[in-house]
Amino acid sequence: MPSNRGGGRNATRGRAAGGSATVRGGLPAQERELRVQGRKTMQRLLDAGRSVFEKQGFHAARVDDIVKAAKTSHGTFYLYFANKEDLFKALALDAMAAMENLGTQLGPITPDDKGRETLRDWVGNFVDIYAAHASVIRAWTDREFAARDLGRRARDSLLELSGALSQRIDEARALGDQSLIEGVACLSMLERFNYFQQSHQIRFTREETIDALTRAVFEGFFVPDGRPTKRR
Amino acid sequence: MPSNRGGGRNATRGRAAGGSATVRGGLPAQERELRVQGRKTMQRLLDAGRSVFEKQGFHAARVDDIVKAAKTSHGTFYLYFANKEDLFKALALDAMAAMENLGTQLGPITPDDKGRETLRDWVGNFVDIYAAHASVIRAWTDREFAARDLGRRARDSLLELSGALSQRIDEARALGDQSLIEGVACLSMLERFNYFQQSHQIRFTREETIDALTRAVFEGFFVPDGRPTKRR
Amino acid sequence: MPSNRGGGRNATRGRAAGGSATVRGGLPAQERELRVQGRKTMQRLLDAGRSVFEKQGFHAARVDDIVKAAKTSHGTFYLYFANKEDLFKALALDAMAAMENLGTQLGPITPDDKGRETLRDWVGNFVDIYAAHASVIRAWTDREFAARDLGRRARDSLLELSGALSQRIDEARALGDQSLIEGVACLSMLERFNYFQQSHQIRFTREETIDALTRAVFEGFFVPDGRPTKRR
Amino acid sequence: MPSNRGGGRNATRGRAAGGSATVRGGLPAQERELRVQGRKTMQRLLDAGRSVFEKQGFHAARVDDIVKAAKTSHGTFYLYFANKEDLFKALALDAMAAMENLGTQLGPITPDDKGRETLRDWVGNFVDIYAAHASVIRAWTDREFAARDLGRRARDSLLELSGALSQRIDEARALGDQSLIEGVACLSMLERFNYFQQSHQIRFTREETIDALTRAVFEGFFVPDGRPTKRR
DNA sequence: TATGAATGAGTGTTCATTCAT
DNA sequence: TATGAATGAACACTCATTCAT
Repeated sequence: MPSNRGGGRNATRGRAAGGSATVRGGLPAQERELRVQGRKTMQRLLDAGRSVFEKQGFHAARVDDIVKAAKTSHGTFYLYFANKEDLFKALALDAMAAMENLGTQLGPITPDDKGRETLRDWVGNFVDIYAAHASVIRAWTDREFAARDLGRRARDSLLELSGALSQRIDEARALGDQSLIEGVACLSMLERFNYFQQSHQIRFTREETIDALTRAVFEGFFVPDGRPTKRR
Repeated sequence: MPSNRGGGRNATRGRAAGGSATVRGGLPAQERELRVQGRKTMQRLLDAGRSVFEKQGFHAARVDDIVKAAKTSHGTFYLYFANKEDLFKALALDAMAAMENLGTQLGPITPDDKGRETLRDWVGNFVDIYAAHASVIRAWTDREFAARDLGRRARDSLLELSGALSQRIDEARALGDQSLIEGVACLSMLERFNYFQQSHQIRFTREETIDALTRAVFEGFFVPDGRPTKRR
Repeated sequence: MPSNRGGGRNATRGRAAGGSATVRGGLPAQERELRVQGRKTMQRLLDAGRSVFEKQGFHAARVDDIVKAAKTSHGTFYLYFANKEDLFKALALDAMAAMENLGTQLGPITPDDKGRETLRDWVGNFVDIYAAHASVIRAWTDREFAARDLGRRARDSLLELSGALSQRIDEARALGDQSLIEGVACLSMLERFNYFQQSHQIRFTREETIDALTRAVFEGFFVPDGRPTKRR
Repeated sequence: MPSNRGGGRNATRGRAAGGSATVRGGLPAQERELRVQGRKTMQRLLDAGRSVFEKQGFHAARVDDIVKAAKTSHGTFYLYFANKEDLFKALALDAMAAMENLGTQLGPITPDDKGRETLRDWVGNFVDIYAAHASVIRAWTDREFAARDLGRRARDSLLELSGALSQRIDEARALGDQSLIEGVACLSMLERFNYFQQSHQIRFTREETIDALTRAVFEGFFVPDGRPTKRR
């Protein structure tokens, strides 16, 4: 029923399409062509969810907390989402889409200053995207989700991103299959560094972060071993 | 692997003493100078805990599961540990000690084949230690623990390890303060790569893993920019 | 089948007026002299209710289900009925009226073939009426309703019907007071057999049903003990 | 694991054997070889359940009510039963067993005084059994249960009983297939009459009830049409 | 007259922890 | 030292009913 009108909240629509099985008829706002007010409320809930998950993590987050943050009622929550995980999933799908998108944005990285610049810009994007979706990304690799469908999708998103890195690494250093593992290593560094940063276990500025990560990625993965970086 | 010798056990005792555990008299076996049988039971519980946390994560792990795995009873559990977190902490402190120990084991990494070999051995150690304590390490950076005492200690452990890396990086490339951020980046890669591996989101052999990580760490952090690795 | 003409509708009005419904002004369409459209909507709701109660029973029936079946909205429902029970009651009163009516239709049953024919026709009516109101009749003897006003009325309806039977039984066999209990026994058989049939726990044809019930009622209640049925 | 030691609560053991799937490990007291105390508590809960279901019906019965009646706690309830339905099922299986047993107890009913006596005794049993399990029997034909496994089993129990009646009816009157429908009609009368009695919609003494039912069943189903009962 | 949105009291269930033996 | 039993606070979720347009 929900027509696919352009733009807007892809994630949620996706979720709705996937159909989070609700036991009894009353599908929770699966794009029941919400009116203005409904859309506002849903957005409030999504925002509240993001912020509460951010502060407390998925487990510790109480539906009650989210509802209070969104200044709405318990009942309303379930009017828009099947359950806590459903809301999380909506946020997660957004994050995944962003992550996968990041993969397509990565152009070729040549082992020269130009490549370094290209990489730098991309790392900057990564940092920003990570910051925007931190709460969700932090949770989605959790043991908890591993088994579920969502966990699998999250893993796929990450692998897609690491695949993009692998390809560029292969272009730069012609490693063949080995580029796969390097792509994962590279992504690991990016992911966890940002995680530490976002969870305030370390505190560096955005610039410092981008500088350091760009350098480590560039020298560690895109410069052929034992050969100096070409300088134009 | 590391048996819960003095140190580990002490940790529990320490916390319990300082903590909120002793509310109602029956202090949970805080070094009541356990006899042979008692020691056996405790070990069974620790092993069971490790395996259950491994499989289900801290949250999803039920005391009931642990108790069943240890073939003992609920009551007995609380004879040895103040609560679920207390058992986790016992395991965590073991892991932290191992991590910190890893830091002291890291010798100077020269930007030549010898340094590469030294690093390779150390990375191998890291991989093994991580595998041995995977269940615990995976959990301890969780949002959940961040606030608590345990989380702070975990962070300190990690920072200590990254500090060791920073120092060696500084020795190799004389960066001053900047080596700090590089140490974190380096540790990030190591930690998360092993996490992905342990959580079976990726599957590479031990050798592949060590090769790839050694290379990335060596080229990315210990070889001065734009200069070739010295070959003896 | 019986359309909700005056009588039925009145019932709702009566209860609402006397009841607790009118708390906040917007009296649920209590004979606001419905216009054509309003009457249509109400009928749709009644039909939907019948069908949903039929399929799910009173308890399991959700207002939401009824509203969807009637292709209208929650708000509209409460424009016409004070609450779920109110709609049920409207249907129930119809059913009761039909039941009571059935009582008046029962003529004298002589212990001969003519009586048997008379009885047969009446049993046929009973079967049809029961089928028409099955959903409601099935629910109204429920524990749930016993206490409430509605339950008492339902009981009265049944007793009235069993009273009619008793009277005819007394005429046929001159039992005095004892005919009372026989009337109840007779009604019990009729009611429950039809219940089993309607709930698809047994499946006999209409003819089989009527034959069997007629025979059992006739021989069991209208033929004097130990004497053969008179044949004309 | 639970050995089948003799006697005792068959129903519950049966239920345990069937295994009411509990989501997470801790099977609710599925015959975990309960100790004396445990058995007492379980019995208290069963008794409480019976009485609460009796008073309020399955739906309206709150776990809280049961727990209070059993003078125990919420948590304890779930130590012994997976959920409300599980407790109900335990009671229901008891009732079904009793019902089916009743079927086997029905001897041949000859159309003479001896047969009448035999029948009378059996009807007395029926009345007593019904009284003992009234709360459960009343609920189990509900729409609610129809779909579920329990409902099917209940229907089977009833059909088995009606089958026993059919057989005896066939012996007495040689009807062939038609005896099937008569068995159902006969059971219908017995069931519903007792229901009305137990739900206090009618109030006759045990003797009156047995007399009336015996007579109606005997004359209605066991005496050949149009022929006088043989008198010894 | 109609409707989508909002509400929140009420209920079943889980599970860490404590108790009695 | 060990254990089965008991506890109850905490939480997710439902659904009849009311509100604002």
